[in-house]
Amino acid sequence: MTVATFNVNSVRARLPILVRWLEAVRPTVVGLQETKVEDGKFPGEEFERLGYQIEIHGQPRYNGVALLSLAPMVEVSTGFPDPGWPIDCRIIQATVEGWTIVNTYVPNGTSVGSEKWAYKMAWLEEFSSHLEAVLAKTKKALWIGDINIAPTAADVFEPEKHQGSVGFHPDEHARLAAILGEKWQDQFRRFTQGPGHHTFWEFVIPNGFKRDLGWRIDHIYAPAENGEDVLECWIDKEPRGWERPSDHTPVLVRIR
DNA sequence: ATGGTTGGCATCCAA
Repeated sequence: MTVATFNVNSVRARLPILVRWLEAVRPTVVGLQETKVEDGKFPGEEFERLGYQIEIHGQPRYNGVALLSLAPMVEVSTGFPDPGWPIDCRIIQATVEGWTIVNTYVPNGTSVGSEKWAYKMAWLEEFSSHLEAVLAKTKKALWIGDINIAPTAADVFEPEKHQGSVGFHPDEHARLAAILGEKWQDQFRRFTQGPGHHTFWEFVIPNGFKRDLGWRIDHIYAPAENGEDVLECWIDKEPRGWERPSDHTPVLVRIR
């Protein structure tokens, strides 16, 4: 089966692109981020018409995640197990054909040292325990989503310029490394090396996509000891070039 | 040094 992650930057604004892309690619499971819509207004029928079941976790205006699946989803849950956490909508997970898929929209962080930056750091620490608990239950797991961190200099344009800025900061790298340890592998980097493989191009940079001034911040991770089950991982740049695109483009894996 | 764009929704905030 194929599993995809796609930050759509509003599921309603992206419907034409999403429908076109789903019809063309037909991934078994898709994790969406930044749906930007409360559950009552989620355009579920559009996906059900294409044969997808939906699980949604949304709020007005900001954040919001969802899972679309051609196969039944079981053990669906949202958020952190700790109810003390703020309930902004950033995590949804489900098990499909034996694979537990954790779909996240990691906080952006806004600016280094800000309140939102502190939230990103705390969120990553909390997520670390969460993902550890997932792995304790099953090795057939994927962590997918908008991670909002470029792991290495090869994952951002002009890395010298971005050193220490949001998305490419040592504190983010330390927390990501703590989550991954030796246990989780960045699937894209198992197959493809070098710079210039981006998943996100800011709208604010004139012709940023054409000039390929982007970041690789959307990732798919799998347990190292299950690495051989992931047969392929690639970035689909096509929808980023279509009319009225998201600022992100999908990443996919084919798994055994 | 700064600005540039997009989306939701309210006339600004977040990215």
